[in-house]
Amino acid sequence: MESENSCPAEGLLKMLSGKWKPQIFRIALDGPIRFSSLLRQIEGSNKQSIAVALRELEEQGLLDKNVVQLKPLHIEYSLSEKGRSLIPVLRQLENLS
Amino acid sequence: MESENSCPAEGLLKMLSGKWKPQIFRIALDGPIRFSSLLRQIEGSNKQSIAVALRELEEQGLLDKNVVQLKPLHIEYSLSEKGRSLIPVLRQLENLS
DNA sequence: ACAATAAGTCAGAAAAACATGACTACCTGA
DNA sequence: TCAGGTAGTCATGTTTTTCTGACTTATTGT
Repeated sequence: MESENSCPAEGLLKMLSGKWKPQIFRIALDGPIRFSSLLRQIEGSNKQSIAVALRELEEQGLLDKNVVQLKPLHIEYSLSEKGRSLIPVLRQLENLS
Repeated sequence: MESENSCPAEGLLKMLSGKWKPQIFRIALDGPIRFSSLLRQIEGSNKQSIAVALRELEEQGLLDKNVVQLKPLHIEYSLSEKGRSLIPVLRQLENLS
């Protein structure tokens, strides 16, 4: 046992904690994202960290992972319902402070 | 230079990042808080971390620090205006997921 | 005067997060 | 068949965060 989470927002804050998750989430707002293109567009990042971040974002249910059966046959991550539900919260965060 | 913050919510997420800040913030919602009582009520915490968290929360302008010139003469931290402005955002976070 | 409480600081150790480079496995175009 | 892209994993090393215990300064209760 690790939790007994007395703070309800804590888990949700953790969803986007970490060095790259906020940026990844942000890019995902504009449409489905892919491992290798994230790696290229997020400079300073690295395979391992992006892989872990994507895995965790998926585990937390913010992103949906799915294999695209097309030409190059690749994997796409896109905002889940839960992920989209975070958008207004983040918008609110932006307009304050 | 370290920033070039391309993600607008990122800085604000960082305000409450760290192992103890969410809990401290939460306790502060119920009224002014003090170093030593936090130490007692947040189990698993330690002096150093609480001290650092309080300092940072104050630097970020979420908490106001002030010396109370009363009987035991102590220091109190209470939610600042900016701190209070975060409340609705956190409430929104709670009701989703 | 003495012990306790309050609010810390500091150095060092331990743990967690992050980065690097090598490697896999599969598919595709030339 | 061979090079290159895509999507990773793995072991290892570095960096950042967090924890521990010793120490400090000022105030208070007895």
